[in-house]
Amino acid sequence: MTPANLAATVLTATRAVFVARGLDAAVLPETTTVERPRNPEHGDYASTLALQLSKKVGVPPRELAAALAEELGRQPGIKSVEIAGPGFLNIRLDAAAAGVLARDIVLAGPEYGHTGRLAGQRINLEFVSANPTGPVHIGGVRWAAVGDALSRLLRASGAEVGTEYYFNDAGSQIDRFAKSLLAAARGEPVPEDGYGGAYIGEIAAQVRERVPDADSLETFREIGVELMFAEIKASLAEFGVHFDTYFNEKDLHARGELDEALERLREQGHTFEADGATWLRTTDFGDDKDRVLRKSDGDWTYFAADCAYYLDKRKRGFDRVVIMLGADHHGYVGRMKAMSACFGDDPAVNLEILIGQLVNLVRDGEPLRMSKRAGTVVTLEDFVDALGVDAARYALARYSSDSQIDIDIDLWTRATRDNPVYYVQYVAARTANVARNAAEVGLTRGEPDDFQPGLLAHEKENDLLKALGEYPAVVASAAELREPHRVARYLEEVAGAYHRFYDKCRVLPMGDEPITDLQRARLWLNDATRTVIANGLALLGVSAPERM
RNA sequence: GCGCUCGUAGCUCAGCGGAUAGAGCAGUGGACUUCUAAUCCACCGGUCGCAGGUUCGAAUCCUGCCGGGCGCGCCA
Repeated sequence: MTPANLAATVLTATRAVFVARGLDAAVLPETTTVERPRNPEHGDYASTLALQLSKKVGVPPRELAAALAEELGRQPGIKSVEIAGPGFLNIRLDAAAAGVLARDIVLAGPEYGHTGRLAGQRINLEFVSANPTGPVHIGGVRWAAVGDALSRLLRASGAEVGTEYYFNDAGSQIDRFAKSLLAAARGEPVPEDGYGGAYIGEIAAQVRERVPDADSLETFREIGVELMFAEIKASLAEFGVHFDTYFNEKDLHARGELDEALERLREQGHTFEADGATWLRTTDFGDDKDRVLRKSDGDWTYFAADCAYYLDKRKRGFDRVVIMLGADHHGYVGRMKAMSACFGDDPAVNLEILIGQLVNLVRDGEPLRMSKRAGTVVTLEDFVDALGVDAARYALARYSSDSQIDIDIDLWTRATRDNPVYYVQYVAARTANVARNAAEVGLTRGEPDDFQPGLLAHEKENDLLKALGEYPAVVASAAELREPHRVARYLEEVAGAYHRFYDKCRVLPMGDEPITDLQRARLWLNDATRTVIANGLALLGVSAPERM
């Protein structure tokens, strides 16, 4: 029995009690959940439904709980139901009812944990979006890991997802980049406001390799951007991140989408003219100040392009536009939300802006700021060079994006318990190893129908089963809350439960002992664990090694 | 000044209104003739920044302070 099944059973039993007692069934929720109490004395699962409903129907919580407990106790698979505290229902399952989960998980395989929770939603995810003026730096790195994990989570939850990288290869940043390249090629010093990392010299040299007599700004701009962007894509690819769409701001201008956006905003009545410029009255929707769309010199502002880009995404059918920004851009949230409202959208539904706090790479307690390539910032390549792809992705995805984090290079490259990614990956390797050894001695799971779930009655087996059962709910809530770190934390919990199971419950026969049904049942559990760990790591873009 | 965000064990961090607030590290003490100990077990460690409020119940929600980070252009 899965937690979801049990929750449904609780609700069914509650409905039966309501009917029997003539209570108003209209107050019953559509769905409910059961919790997994930390304290084993509180049962395998607990429901707070009696507490939630008692006031609504005017029945004292413990009295309502007693009625629910009696009805629930009659349901198949449930061993006992106790009332505790103000009206908690503490539920214990039959070992067999709990154990079948192992088989369900193995049979579901890579699909285990996938739900239709977000079915019908069309979600656009924009992240990284670094302009091709240098390597992807620290602000983009966190979102490369978290945004990519989020896209996998949302897809696993049934949403239709489009990932997107937005860039501008025609603006003044690019001018400075091109001027820096040209100066480097000519052996001149870095221009004022130019870019100074070592990569500038490398790219400049590559441009000269391709066009030996290159000496125009235009040549360096065109080829330099091409080379830089290819490099960004390559380092993202090495990191395991691919985008469905690379969106260039130039295309918005070329297609006249800024004019169109302005027209739409004007129709909605939120624009005005002042000081020779065209403004959007974002203060109508809570922004600090109104924003200029078209400057008095006739040029568009960057914000105008943001408006057009948002409209473009909406026109492409995305009902939820998610944009991931670094903390240094959080000042844009107000105007972006207001802009969405100005289009007539509901910013609470149609536009989500996620702000990721800053990341420091730390070595020996000192922040690592120097980069050979980019000069003063830490790049994606620095991360991968220092930690490797798996540890880098896991380290970035393991923490709430709301908190600033320090990533200790020494910790994340260690092969011990303190390194969470090794701790989790070691379970993947251990389960694979047990499966290999089992095959060698002729131990197989056997046919699904011959599986005897009731044999999985050991405390550590029960703990592991309960942990594995949480997986679908963890994935769904991580997707809904846009918080991939929940998956990582959960995997660490499963890893702990498996290591404790491994320590206490031997799967393989000793010496030439005959093979028993218990060992076969444990092999189901072993393989179910591997399924959950592999599925969860896949959501984070981290490998589940067969051996370590 | 205004806004966003964070403040939980010595350190790094979990905890989408539930029971006695958790994990790892650090510290102390244990477990390897093993299914690879890259593991496991025990002990130690807390005014959940402070003060109010909401309610059966608050680390969690609301308000005000205090402290850290970041941001407040007709820049891109």
